[in-house]
Amino acid sequence: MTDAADQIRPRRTYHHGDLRQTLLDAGIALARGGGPDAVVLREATRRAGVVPNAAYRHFASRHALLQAVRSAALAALAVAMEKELARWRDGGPSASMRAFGTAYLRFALTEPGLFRTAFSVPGDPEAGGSPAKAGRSGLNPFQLLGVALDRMVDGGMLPPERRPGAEYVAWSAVHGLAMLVLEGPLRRFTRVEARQIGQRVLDMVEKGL
Amino acid sequence: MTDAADQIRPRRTYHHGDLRQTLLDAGIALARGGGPDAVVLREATRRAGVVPNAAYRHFASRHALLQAVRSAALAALAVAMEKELARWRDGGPSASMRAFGTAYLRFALTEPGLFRTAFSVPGDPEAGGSPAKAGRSGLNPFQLLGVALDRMVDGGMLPPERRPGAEYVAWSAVHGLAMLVLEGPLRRFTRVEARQIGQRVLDMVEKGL
DNA sequence: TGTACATCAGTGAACGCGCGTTCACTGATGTAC
DNA sequence: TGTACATCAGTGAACGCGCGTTCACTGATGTAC
Repeated sequence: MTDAADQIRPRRTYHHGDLRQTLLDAGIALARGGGPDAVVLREATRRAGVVPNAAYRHFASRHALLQAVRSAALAALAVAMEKELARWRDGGPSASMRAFGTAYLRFALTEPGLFRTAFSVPGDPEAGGSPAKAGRSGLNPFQLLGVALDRMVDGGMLPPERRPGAEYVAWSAVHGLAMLVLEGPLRRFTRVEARQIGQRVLDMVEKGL
Repeated sequence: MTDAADQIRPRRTYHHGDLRQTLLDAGIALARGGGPDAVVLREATRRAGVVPNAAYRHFASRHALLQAVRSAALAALAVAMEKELARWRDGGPSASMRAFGTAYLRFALTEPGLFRTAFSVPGDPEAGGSPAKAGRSGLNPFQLLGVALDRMVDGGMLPPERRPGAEYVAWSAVHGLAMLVLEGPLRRFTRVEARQIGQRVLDMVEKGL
């Protein structure tokens, strides 16, 4: 995320150079630490070594900053999923779906703040919108799941007539586990336990879809 | 929710009578409207017609009030589930599980604020804890799901060796859909669409568990 | 039945805090001639 | 190559807001004798 030193030591120049990106990075760091509520405009400017209102040259409001952070979080999730998908490329017909689930759960567990920010209230990750939401392939997480399910159909693991809307069903299972582990009744589970349940959830999706 | 008028017109008496309950009711109303963040101590006292610090006679802190509201929300969910379970009592072996899912999703859709509050960060709905978390049967939502799954085993729909931990798997699917519809990418779905996907999710759980 | 007094459940006033946002400004930069 | 000037990207100071919480208080209630 560019030059971290920018965020600490005082600048020599009057102009910052790339304040927008620096604020965004600071916002991402805040979200990483404490979820969407932690994305506080004044704190971001503080970390950027700049006066609070300077942010308004680059973001119309705190909300605009939060939305930008949200896009970045979504993109990070997409990237994580692409990586996992690439790794499982030569697996069986359900490999892609499992890769999706695995990457999704891992992201939720390792980046809880970003995960919660990505799915916090406003905005619409499914809608194309800004390209920043996508990974390298240009696909957002929802579209990547679609690709995975298409492969299951091709492999004969999913009857074509049940393909439409299957994203929502599969996503529900994986997302639910992530939420329950992050801030629900399964919060006290260890990583290992969470991953075991994750595998069972993916079994269920594979069989029950 | 006792006497709503208490919360509006000025009292005649110096002592309130049942301020604790009134504050709790106000907190529940706030949570209903805006989720956990909306449970604001000062606003609760305002609605109770009482000075802000009066709350400290009954709750140690804002957090304590929020926890009490959370317990109430969880209890409301448990009650909703018990009702639905009773209605499906004479159904097939998977009826209880479907009743659980149906009640859960309906509660999430009709009481989004309470639902989000029930599952907001701190505390542990699974642990027995305060009896207020349970419905009339004395069981909390997690235990009610356990009962439903036991019936599936009895009915031969779920192999006994897969029974342990099945709560987590089934819960994940239902909870995930609720979250995606409430504040995730499925937010724009209509109630009808959400319910249809809900049925598909329950199909998946039934077949895939 | 009446009085003294401890306890309880409110009031009144104030605190410090951090937030988002607005205003008028000034230093730095880039462009036209 | 040098100068005038518009534009851009920051500064400085302040705003009002609502929050949770603390303090010393007082009115109302219940209990002992």
